[in-house]
Amino acid sequence: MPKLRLRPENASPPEALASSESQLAIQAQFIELFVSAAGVLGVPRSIGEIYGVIFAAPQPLTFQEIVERLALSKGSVSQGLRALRSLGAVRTAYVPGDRRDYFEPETELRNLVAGLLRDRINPHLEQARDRLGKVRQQVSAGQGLSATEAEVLRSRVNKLESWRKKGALLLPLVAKVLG
Amino acid sequence: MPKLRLRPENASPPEALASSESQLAIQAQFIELFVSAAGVLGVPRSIGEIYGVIFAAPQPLTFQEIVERLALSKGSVSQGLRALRSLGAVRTAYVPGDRRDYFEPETELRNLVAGLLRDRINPHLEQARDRLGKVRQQVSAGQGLSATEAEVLRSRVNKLESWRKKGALLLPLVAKVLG
DNA sequence: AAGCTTGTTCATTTTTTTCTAAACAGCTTA
DNA sequence: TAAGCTGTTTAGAAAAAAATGAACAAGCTT
Repeated sequence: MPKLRLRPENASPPEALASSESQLAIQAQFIELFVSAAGVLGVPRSIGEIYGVIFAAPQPLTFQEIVERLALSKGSVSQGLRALRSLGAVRTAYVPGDRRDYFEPETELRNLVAGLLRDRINPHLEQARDRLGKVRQQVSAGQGLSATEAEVLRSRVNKLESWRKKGALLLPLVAKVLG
Repeated sequence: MPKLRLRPENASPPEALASSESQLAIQAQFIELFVSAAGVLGVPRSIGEIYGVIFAAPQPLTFQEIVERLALSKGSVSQGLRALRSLGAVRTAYVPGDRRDYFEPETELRNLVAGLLRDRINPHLEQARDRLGKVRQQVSAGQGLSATEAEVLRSRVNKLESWRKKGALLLPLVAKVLG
């Protein structure tokens, strides 16, 4: 016997502003764009979908609306939103008298890129700096290499160091151009 | 009965310059660095290993040497080297009188980045431009949206367009700074 | 307190990506 | 031509990543 439901399927839920066909088509286009971007950035497809559907919405969306429009599980949407908030790519909007979270997109490229740099690039750059120091040590201490081999290895370490410096130089420049 | 071998395992192969312990340790450090970079870039770990072992070698390496030092299958090494060559991250070096391929690293950051932009970023940027045009069309033609909704959507499309422009502006700048 | 609603967590399943191993193709030399 | 290298291709195995769904927590409302 099916469980009693206080709000059966055929009743209108509060927010169900029936999206027009053209709005759905537009939404789908936006989503495609961000799914493709997610591919480039190496983040899960669902995260691209979630950002896309929020970006494509004229008003902030609730959690439930995102789940329904994308046909994703609550779990995926919850995780995806957490990642997007940590990147600063979506914010929650407060709606008085409503307990639910509403989500709206960060649309400033500068801020989006800053989030990516902070969360994904910088940690690796720092780790690289430490490792590089270790390699340099080992190369200088290295026994059992001919003089010319040692010379090549030293120059390789120097190359890496110069990459790192250029990278460190580049990041602020990127931020500036996008600002 | 084992197949007859003209060059049994216990005979020295031509190139087997026994690597010293310290050289192995240095190699391992370099490889770690590039494996970590592979993670950031979203390429397979094995590709990071292969570039790393080539970068760490004072002389160009043969296919077989790469397979042995990394304990990867021939198939993985073959695929990895193909990807790296297509990016312009490794080159083949010619050794007179030797039929085998020798591989050496591209060490100019500028060229490495150029390869990444060419193979991974540019195609997506072009695709994005086309899709963006499509979205813009749909938004202008869009029926069934309130005036304010249509306005928000138009401004979102404009945002995307401005991102694309900034991106297109940025790429040459990156190339210049790294050069 | 009991029962809703809203959203999170996490063990499991599903899907995708990566790796391997074996067959094979093209050369080269015997 | 046969036999040996060198490397490529690809079907399938293995591993990794992502998505699901069910249990759970926290806060309302009655």
